[in-house]
Amino acid sequence: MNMPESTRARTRNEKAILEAAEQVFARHGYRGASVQAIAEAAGLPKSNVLYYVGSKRRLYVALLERMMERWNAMLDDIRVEDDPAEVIEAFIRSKMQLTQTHPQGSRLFAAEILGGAPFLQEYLHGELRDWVEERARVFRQWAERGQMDPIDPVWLIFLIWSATQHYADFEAQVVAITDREALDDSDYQDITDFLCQVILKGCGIRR
Amino acid sequence: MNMPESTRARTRNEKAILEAAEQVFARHGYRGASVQAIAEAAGLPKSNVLYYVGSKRRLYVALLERMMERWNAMLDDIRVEDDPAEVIEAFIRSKMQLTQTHPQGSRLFAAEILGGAPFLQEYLHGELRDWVEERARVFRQWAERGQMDPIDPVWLIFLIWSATQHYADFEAQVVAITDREALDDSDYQDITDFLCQVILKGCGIRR
DNA sequence: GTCTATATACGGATAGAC
DNA sequence: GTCTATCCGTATATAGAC
Repeated sequence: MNMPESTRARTRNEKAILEAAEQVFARHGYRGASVQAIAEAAGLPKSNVLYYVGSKRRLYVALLERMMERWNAMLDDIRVEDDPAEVIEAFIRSKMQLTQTHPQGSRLFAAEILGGAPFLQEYLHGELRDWVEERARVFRQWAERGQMDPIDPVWLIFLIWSATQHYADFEAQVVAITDREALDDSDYQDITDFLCQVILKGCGIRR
Repeated sequence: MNMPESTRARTRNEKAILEAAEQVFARHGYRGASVQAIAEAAGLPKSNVLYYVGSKRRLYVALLERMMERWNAMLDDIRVEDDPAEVIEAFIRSKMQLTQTHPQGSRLFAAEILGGAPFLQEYLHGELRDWVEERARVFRQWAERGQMDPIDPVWLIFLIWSATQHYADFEAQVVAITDREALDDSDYQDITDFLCQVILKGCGIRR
């Protein structure tokens, strides 16, 4: 609250730049995005943007990292003793919430993967792969105990990711086909309920 | 078989350009793709590419149209009298086959939608929307007859699209996490079987 | 901190030699 | 038909005035 004007200006500008950049990178990918377009979206001259962030590349990496942090904040540990229905429903709901609250970030991530994930190879092969393996192990144990059907846990995780991610990445298609201007809270509620119902039932998980 | 060398050269070059362009546009989006990069991937000088295709824009539109044709070739009509299990399983399988046989085209389409679908607004609001509505009507009738659960048919169609599309668009993530070099035929078989099983069961469709 | 001006490279597209 | 050379706009990035 008690800070010099210059500091507040810096904070405000940096925030505007990050938001603008996320939008432009999401829309056009790393190469297709121009610093000029980001600057215009942020309401600043191009040189100021570069002054604040150093380079286009650094800005892009910072945005990816911010998105990975949001992602990680969502990922709780699970144990074999947990209830499958509760865990998987919570998984679907939190993933869907990430899609709803950060659609630009979701699209930024999608564009990065679509381009072959040049900046995320390490993350995908490391942290994320470990996280998937860990979950998969628990899912298999649940299947052995007869708490769910014996399906491949990795395909299930991809199913949940893709089905939720879709409403950010393909938003333009979704709104065109459903003839809406945008999806609202109640749409997201409906979709989330639909996905929980179909996926739990489809995997033979009783709730 | 009996054509002048120049004609054969033209055919060969045009094919090389289309393939190269699909790859580059898929990876970097419309703005991020450069004619230079396409030319290099096709093994031709930049000017020759522009000589053949006229402009970057025309090339991009031609590729989108080719992809829409592939898509349309896949879409049969359905009737209320048809068997839900057969129809939806065939739907999942043909969509998955499109993903497998034309991953670059799928990614090109994804990049276009991710960027707000500037070139596909008409198609999405027209043809495609009508196609979805038509299917949705039949699905609702099946639900009324008790042949499937009373779910929202549009969310079901999006579920099938997203779950299949994922293996083209997020291929880089899939191969990183599953520690493969690429998905092979038997992987695609497994995934398709998995999706048919979970989605049919999840929607209460008996087979 | 903020802007203008500029350096240097690369973008799409075309003219013209062969 | 095919390539080289070139036009002109825009790209990222920086230098320097204020």
